[in-house]
Amino acid sequence: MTDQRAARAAGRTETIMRTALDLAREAGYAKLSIEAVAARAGVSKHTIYRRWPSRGLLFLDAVLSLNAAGLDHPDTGDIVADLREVMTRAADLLGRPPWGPLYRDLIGEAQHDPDVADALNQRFIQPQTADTLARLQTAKDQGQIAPDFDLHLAMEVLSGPLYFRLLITGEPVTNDYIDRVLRAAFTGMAPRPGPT
Amino acid sequence: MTDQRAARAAGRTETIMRTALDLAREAGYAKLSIEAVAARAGVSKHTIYRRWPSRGLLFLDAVLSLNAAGLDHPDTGDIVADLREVMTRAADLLGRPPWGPLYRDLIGEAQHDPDVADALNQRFIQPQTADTLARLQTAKDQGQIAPDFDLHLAMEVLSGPLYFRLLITGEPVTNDYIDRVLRAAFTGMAPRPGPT
DNA sequence: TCAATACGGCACGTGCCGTGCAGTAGGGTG
DNA sequence: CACCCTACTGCACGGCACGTGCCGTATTGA
Repeated sequence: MTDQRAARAAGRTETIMRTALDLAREAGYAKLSIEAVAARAGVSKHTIYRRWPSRGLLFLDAVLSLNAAGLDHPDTGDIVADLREVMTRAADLLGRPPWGPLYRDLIGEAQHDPDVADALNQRFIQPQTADTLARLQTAKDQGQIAPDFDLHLAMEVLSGPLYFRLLITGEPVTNDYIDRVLRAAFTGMAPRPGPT
Repeated sequence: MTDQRAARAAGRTETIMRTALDLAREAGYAKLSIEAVAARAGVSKHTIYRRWPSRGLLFLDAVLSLNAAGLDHPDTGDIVADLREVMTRAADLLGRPPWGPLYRDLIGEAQHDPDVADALNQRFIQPQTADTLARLQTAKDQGQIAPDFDLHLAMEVLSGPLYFRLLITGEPVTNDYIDRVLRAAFTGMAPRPGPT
């Protein structure tokens, strides 16, 4: 059996990623170096370079390994409640210490490394988007969303403000803020002349 | 006159920033080094370090110097048209080559350098936000926006999707997309049972 | 004439990069 | 059992950029 070999290799891979996360949490991604990871993990640099072509992709793997739990959308029949649930979980996980700063660093790295950007998209953003779209489609079928509304746009209108706070202004993404974004996205900002 | 000295210094500062922009456009921000800027600008490293404490803040100054033209909001009386105008100009300037990639890099750098993040906020985001808020307030006074709508949230709902595309998915921010974001922000995604 | 200021040129020690090479430990195979 | 093979450690290397220090110089203003 070559399973033994594979198991050892997987164990080392795991160790390296966890060490990278530890170091990044302690000193920040800017201070994260392959040499430091190798030293602390008790591993040769070759062993890291054999698995990852760059610091950025190692870091990507390490951060995405946190998402094992996943951020799937529930379906209680109430689209607003379900969206709030997922947005709250996402904000708690990715918007706060200890993982918030690392997720920010990861997106920052994606801005100058196309490989990281592509991998982040394919392995996290797109699956997450697909799940959101599926839940939105169900809601639209049930008449909770205007029939002519582009659901991809809906996803962007909901996510955009959260990322704006996370990446640009640094303001915290609170539960209250999520509620207000949801209300704004559903009712719009135009004056409501109708009866109601 | 010490004006002579000041003029010479200002000239060098200008030269250094333009050289940094040139290098960043050619090889990307990742390849931008103080040494390279110094060499091409025909300047000693000291001369750069005397002006900027880090590569990130030099790059910030360089990129923000492009915005001399400004992105002020017009006021034609039609808030949607005016927002579209500014959003289009912003997308053209910051969302496309040659400056789009550099603006992305700048925001990326802000994710791991708090100094850059703070300076970007204070010197670009906040003034831009204030201008947007002023224009939105006028519109609200004229009844074009619901009286109870939080204008700061409005700004985030409008900007968020554009930044989401710029930084996360990399999809282009087209004029059509801006139109659709505006429509979504104003009318909302809830079904419209009303008359109309 | 003389001090002050800003600069260029040069060099230094440090840290990390990515790679190469030799030696080794462990399972897998005849 | 002896052999091979793969993955690994350890060490070393050249290269690059960092941030700083020192020295000589040119321009400015007292």
